[in-house]
Amino acid sequence: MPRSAPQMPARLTEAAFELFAEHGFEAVTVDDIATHAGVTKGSFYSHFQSKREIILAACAFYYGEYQRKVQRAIARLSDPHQRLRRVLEISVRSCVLDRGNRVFTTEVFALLLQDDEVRAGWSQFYDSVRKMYLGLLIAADGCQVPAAEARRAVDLMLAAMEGVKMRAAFEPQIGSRAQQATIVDDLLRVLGFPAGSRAARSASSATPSSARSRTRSTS
Amino acid sequence: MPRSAPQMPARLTEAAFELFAEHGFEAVTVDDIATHAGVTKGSFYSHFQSKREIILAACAFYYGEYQRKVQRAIARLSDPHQRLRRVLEISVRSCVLDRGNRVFTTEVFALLLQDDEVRAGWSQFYDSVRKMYLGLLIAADGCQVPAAEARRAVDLMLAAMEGVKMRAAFEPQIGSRAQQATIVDDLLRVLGFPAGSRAARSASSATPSSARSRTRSTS
DNA sequence: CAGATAACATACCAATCAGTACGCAAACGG
DNA sequence: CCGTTTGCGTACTGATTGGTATGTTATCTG
Repeated sequence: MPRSAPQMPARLTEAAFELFAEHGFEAVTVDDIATHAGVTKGSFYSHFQSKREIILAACAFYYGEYQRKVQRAIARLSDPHQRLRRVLEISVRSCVLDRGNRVFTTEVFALLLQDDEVRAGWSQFYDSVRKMYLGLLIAADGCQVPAAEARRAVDLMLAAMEGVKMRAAFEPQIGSRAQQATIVDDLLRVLGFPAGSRAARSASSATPSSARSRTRSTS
Repeated sequence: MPRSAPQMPARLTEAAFELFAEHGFEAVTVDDIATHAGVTKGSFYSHFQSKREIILAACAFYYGEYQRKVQRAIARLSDPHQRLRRVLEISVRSCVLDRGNRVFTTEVFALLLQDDEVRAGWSQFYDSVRKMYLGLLIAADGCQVPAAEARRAVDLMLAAMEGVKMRAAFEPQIGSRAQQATIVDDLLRVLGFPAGSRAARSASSATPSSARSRTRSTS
């Protein structure tokens, strides 16, 4: 049925993402992708010029999915603390608990060491995530802390989240759903919210500011 | 020159590690490894049975090198705070600043998602690193904190270190030598040493205990 | 010195896989 | 209704590469 396949690129991209998230880039052939999408290799090459091109498309798909998930999760929340915690929960669930996403991003990391375009794409995605968290943190924080320090805290928290994801790959038990809250608490602590703080508990919606009490005490 | 090559496996392993650390596992062929070690593929297969086998050998080589570096660095230090900080410095330099090690471990991460033996090896290595940090932390800490909490802090710190390494792959500037001290400070903060604390500064050798002051204040 | 043995090289095989050439058939334009 | 366009399938090629089969040479043993 010619003259009618505007959804074909998207279908191939999604099929590719699913396979990549299961087996990695190298282990998946163009034939596999085409078959998984219900077509053949010849058709594949009438929509994408190379395997590399659909890898880039799969990356863009992943970035979009993450941002869509986050936006939907906080669309109806107005309390800044709730919003921050909710985004952390979503991110942990998506990055740490979901094996497919773990495999996919790990493959992206390996690839971006060799491919400038992949690196640039990830860097841009990471920038947008950082900006988002920075906004959430400043909103939840009541602007108590200089922007430079907030940014450093966000960077450290994002690093910790990446690291937790890595660990989940070889210690699956930390990816259990029971651990999710613990991980979120840890990340909030890295962001400057002390462990005992109720500031960002999803239940409360009050406690407008002074939620954080960064420790500067020395020995 | 037969009957005389007990160093050949080690030479091949080191050659393989160097190439893997530059180009990744898939991009390096057995021919490349053999050539880099000054022999041919036929010789390679008289020392290793498969490409996978030398990848495992290269992993073991990496683990050994890291532990050797750490041991040498703290052999002459007796102050617990100095020891902890020194190990962090060495780890950051080795993991974050060294591109080769970054590439290699990233490849290992990608591979351990598909290979149980690689996963088991890395898991064991990671365990030994965690135990080491736990010992260093408890020593530097004067046993102020329950072991479970110390372990959680170590896990979070190690996660943050992994994440910083990942970021260094696509934001090379954070891997600059100038940033090294900042990263170490951040990691110490995650471990529970407040930012202003001089407890673990490499200069001082006093301040035996009460270096940490975990915040439990709430909003 | 002779035979065994182990390190190493040469040449090859077989499988995999990205990418291509080409043909067919269905929808569109005129 | 006819020709063009376009999506898609079939069949192929060419290059790569892990692994092997088969020497060849030098050292060791007796």
